[in-house]
Amino acid sequence: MNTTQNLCKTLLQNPSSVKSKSQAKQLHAQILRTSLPSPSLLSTILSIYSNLNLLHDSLLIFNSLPSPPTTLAWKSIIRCYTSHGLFLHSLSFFIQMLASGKYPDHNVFPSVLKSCTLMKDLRFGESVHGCIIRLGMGFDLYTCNALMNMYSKFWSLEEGGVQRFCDSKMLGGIPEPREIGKCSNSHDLPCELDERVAGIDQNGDLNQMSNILYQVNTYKKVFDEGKTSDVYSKKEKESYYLGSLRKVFEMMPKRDIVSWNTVISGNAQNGMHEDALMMVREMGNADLRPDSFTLSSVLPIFAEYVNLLKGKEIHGYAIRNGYDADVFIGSSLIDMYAKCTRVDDSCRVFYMLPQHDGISWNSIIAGCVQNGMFDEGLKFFQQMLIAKIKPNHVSFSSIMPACAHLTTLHLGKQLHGYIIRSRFDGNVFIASALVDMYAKCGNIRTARWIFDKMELYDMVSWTAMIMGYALHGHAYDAISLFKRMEVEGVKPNYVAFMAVLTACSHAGLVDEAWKYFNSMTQDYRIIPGLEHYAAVADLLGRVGRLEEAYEFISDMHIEPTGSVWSTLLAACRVHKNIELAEKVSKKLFTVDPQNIGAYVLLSNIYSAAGRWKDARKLRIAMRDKGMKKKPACSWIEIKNKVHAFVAGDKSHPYYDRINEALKVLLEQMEREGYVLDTTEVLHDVEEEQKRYLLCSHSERLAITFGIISTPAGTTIRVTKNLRVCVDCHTATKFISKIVGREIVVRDNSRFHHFKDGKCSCGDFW
DNA sequence: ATAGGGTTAG
Repeated sequence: MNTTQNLCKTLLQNPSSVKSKSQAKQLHAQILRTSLPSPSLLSTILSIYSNLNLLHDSLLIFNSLPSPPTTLAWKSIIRCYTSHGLFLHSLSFFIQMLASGKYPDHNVFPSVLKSCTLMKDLRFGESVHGCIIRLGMGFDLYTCNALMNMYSKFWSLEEGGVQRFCDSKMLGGIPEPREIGKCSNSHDLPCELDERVAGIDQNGDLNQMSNILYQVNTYKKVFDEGKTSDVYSKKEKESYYLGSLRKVFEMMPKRDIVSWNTVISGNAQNGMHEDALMMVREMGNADLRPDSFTLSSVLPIFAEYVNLLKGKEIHGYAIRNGYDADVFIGSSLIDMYAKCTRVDDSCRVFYMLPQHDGISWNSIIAGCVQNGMFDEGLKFFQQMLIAKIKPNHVSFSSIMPACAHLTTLHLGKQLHGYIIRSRFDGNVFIASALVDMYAKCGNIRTARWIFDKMELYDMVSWTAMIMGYALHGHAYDAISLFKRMEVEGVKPNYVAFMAVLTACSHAGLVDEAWKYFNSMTQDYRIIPGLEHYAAVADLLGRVGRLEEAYEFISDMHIEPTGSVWSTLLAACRVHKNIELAEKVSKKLFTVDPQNIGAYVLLSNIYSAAGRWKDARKLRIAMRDKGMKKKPACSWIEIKNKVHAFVAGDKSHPYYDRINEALKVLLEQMEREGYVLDTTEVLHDVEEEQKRYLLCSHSERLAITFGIISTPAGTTIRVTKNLRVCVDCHTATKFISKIVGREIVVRDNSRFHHFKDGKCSCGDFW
């Protein structure tokens, strides 16, 4: 007897005191040296390896054990598989353990239930629950906590989807529904199980095993009469899972903080916010104080309700209890402040955190982007890469809208490359964001190409594509996609109707627009919002039904904003209706007296009609109010460089060449039949001067620059910041015909495709 | 055994 042996003995009596891999190896070696270890001694070593999460070492021992393995050996290997994410193996070993005649005890169920939960295998999980009840483990604290976790996760699963792992490509094939209750009253495991399981390969079809276990453990009859869970409605599912969760919770003889946190987070994540908050209070009555887990379950509720006051209260509580350095709490706080539009506070919380993980980076990036701070979002994304945190699918879907809004196609393409290399291109969120980005950057064909390659569509991906077509004036493509979406059983929402109505308005489809507007309110019971009204009003204005548009806006059930009246005012300009324009402006100035655009528009309308006095009066009024119009500007991106032009701009280094080319172009255009429409010129000047003003429009400068600096045949993409200008529109059609190229002009988020002398919008701007 | 982040918006 020496000290080493004594040490070994103490360690073996208290296996959890072995804290490192090297210590465990030493102990193992020592035992092998002194004697031929017994199976139980080896099992103890195995449990030590398994506690340290050493799967490989655990398996080496397990495979060397004489058969049958001990309960401890089974338990250890099952736990180790689960914590390595090898759920199929874990469950397979659990079945084999039952088959070998060993009874599972209370500390094997948490691992098994975790595997069922993460594999989303509802049926297996419920069978295990049956097994637990039968073995009298229904009162074990840890087991019950794991059960509640399982039900809360199943409850959160997407609608239409109690998704079984065997539905996935991994195993293929959906099992036939089996009969329930073959060996109902037996308290013994049926002996034929042994033989049946023996034939199953370890890596094999758990589906088959699942069915065996399912038939064996039928104490808990879940759903009635062979109806599988997949056909249950959301409501039924909710009441069922909530019921199971609460039943387990209520039956527990003793509840700890984990039990409370599990039931609180389950309710919180499934929209039962009031219940969740009530339970936090109840928890206090049970003498348990909310911990960091409780807080990060509750914070998202206040983020969703945009309740800054309550959110701050929680922040205070977190600081007082020393939880403010916790990354979980930090991410929730960043998100909460961002949802309350307090991005500055989000940043403060972010910088206060001692370290950042992927999720806290994602939270701050999403916080910036969702609040329109795109450059800041991109900056954080860059810093994340510098910090060597690998962006995941959430990072990409958060950052992509920044590229879409900034129309930085080159950045979007770079990210797309990164996405493909990281194998995230199959993700619905990312694919939808990509569709949107390409559409907003003017590449509608690439957007469609990505859309067609998607394997699965949700409402957002349909909407992104429909909106893309709407913005590009491809109304019939938009409408046919909308119909396809409805046929495929996807229910359009508020945004989807915005998209289809925008498409109608862009192409002047009045009847279709009414059809969808009525379908929205009547079939889908969606209350029309400002955007829907704006789209319809805009449409009526575009096609010249101005009075009707005026009535429509006046009859809205919500107060029309300045922007709704503005669209009508713009239409009044196009259709040259001065009386109505004055009436509309009056309304506009009352709701939005600071609207510079309204003054400019009305003044332009007066100018176009030759009422220079009225126009001047308005300009003077603007000047007196200190309002200054920003000069309209157009820009074109060539070789990743942005070239901007304002009307009459001579500062571009190639100005002379541009001017030269423009002159030649104009001559050709006039030979083709183009006539300058000088009535649209807004200044009281000579005809020749008008001509000059029109031809030096920023848009024409930008297009001409595109023609001289890109190879023949390339599409020219220009972004302009002008209000609708009839002459520009006509001119661009001529230019497209002469140079034989497609010209894409983006104006106020709307794209016009000019080709062969025609425009995609059919002149319903 | 329990917790945090994501796509569409004239």
